[in-house]
Amino acid sequence: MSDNISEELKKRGLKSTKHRAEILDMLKHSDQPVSAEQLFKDMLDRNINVNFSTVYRTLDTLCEKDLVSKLTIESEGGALYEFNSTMHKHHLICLGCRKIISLDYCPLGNYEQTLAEKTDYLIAGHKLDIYGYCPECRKTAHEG
Amino acid sequence: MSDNISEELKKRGLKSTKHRAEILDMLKHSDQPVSAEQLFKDMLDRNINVNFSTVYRTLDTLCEKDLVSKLTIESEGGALYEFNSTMHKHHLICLGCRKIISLDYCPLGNYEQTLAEKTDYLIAGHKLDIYGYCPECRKTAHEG
DNA sequence: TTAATTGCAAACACTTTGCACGCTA
DNA sequence: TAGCGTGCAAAGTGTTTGCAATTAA
Repeated sequence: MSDNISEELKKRGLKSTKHRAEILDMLKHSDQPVSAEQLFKDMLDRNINVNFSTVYRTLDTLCEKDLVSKLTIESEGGALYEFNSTMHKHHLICLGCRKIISLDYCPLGNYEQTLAEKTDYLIAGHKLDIYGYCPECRKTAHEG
Repeated sequence: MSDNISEELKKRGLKSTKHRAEILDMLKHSDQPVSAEQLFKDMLDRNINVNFSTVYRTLDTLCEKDLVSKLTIESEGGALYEFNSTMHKHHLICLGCRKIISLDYCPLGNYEQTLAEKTDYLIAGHKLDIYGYCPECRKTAHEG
């Protein structure tokens, strides 16, 4: 655990502990956002004895340090977390199997600016989730 | 309560009760999405004695019948509900005062179609929330 | 050493459910 | 009057917190 994960943590003034490193590592290598529960279970599977509150606290801390971002997907049970690559992301969510794919392209163009001018709001950012059925699920997506 | 609200309910095979009509009415006339708690309090204020579980059950029912839609705004405590005008909506959320404005214009253009072709997903829809500070809040928005 | 991190258990906020009673159609 | 709608109380989730014990720096 003396790799760059550990460095990432220290760079932000956080102690590098097994739990933190593990959680950050898991998020970094996950191809889709993960729930606190999933992380908790995965750690148990790897024989890392951890408490649920530690998972939540760690996630909060990582979010504060902008290493991770928290997201709320419509009609998901709870929050999901993903490694925070600095570029902003959108999500493509399969309504069948709940798989989530991160999208890098943003179709908003300069809409934020237009909106800012029109509303006199100071725009901070946005969140775009696209819902649908993945190739495997669309075959059986006729009921919903 | 024998107005069109009542009709709306019956049209969907729902009995028109005081609670349902009131909740639907409140949502219809609210300029922004409302929480279950807010609805509950507002009803008490109007001397309509109602139970929390009725509010939730009613909202569920109205959602099922597509009269209302449920939304989850990033970092809000719980779910919000809004009258479901058939046209799809986006939201502009003030990070200062939490005010939410519904936007009708959609900047996605034909991005959904492009994405569908690229990913072979069957796209069902999307959700776009834009975050910022309203004119009143932007003056004091320097800390975050 | 010592301040940050963790485990544990208990509290929380929001939402859902079972059952008996009440009311609409 | 038949069956949907509601109140009530209790249970369920997902998440947070206080405090004592532990551990990284």
